[in-house]
Amino acid sequence: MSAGATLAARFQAWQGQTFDGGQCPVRDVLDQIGTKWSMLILIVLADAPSRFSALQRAVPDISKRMLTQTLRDLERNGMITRQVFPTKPPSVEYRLSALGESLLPPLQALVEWAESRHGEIRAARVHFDAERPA
Amino acid sequence: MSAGATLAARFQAWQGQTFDGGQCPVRDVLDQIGTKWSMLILIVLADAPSRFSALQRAVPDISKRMLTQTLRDLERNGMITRQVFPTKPPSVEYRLSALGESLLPPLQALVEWAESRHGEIRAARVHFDAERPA
DNA sequence: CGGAATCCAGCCCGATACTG
DNA sequence: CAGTATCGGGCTGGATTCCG
Repeated sequence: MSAGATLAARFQAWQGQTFDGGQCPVRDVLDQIGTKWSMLILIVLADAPSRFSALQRAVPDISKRMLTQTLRDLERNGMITRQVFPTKPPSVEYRLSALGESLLPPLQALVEWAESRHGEIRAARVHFDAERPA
Repeated sequence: MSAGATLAARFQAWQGQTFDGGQCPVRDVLDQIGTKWSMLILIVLADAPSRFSALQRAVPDISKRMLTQTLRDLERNGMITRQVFPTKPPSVEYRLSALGESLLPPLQALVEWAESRHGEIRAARVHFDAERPA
């Protein structure tokens, strides 16, 4: 209950300052987390620094286009670093920054919640859909 | 380091079972969290059960359409409950379910991370954009 | 008051092809 | 190997209108 009040208070404090979503940390970070691939890439990089092609293999159903775009975005937000090795052919290694690593504990808490509650969520969906014919 | 390995292992375990994103808890929950308004609504409801119009006031820049849709989705996933009072005119109250409340601690961890690191993220963006002219 | 229905613009993102 | 460029479909989500 007090945790809830704290959450709402923090959110509304930022609302009072501005309605611009870009200025509210909660919205800003949630938007980042919400993109289809960013947290998955982060999870893979949490295991080990990886090259572009290794990331493609770790997340098989991502296109090259989206992998590039997601990596650029994570780099722009300071979550990962990009190092180019001028070999032939060139290789590029991505790794978590200190900022990126600092996100891991809260992210892991979320992953654990997702795993432990996923069954309940799926059951709730079946129940809901059963009540509503169309 | 071990936390990272755990994350990747969990993600990849689900990948081994199926590439269908709908079956992977991490993707499933992340998709839900990623929607534009769902976590904001949850945060407001964490403060107190609220009626439809109260939620509109709490999140000023949400359209009625998206508020309805987001509430339905949260209800379908078992995160909130919906109670209709047959007054005139009708009133409807939304409140967190036990499942919804169980998400608050991990969510709050994320909110705290967002607030404490938001300055760094914004600084990283400015730096990145400065290096890349167009 | 609390929606449902419709219309439609914009973007997300996948597929494909090309490059240093 | 590690991208970039371009095209296009589909879904997201805002605006508007109508309803019990």
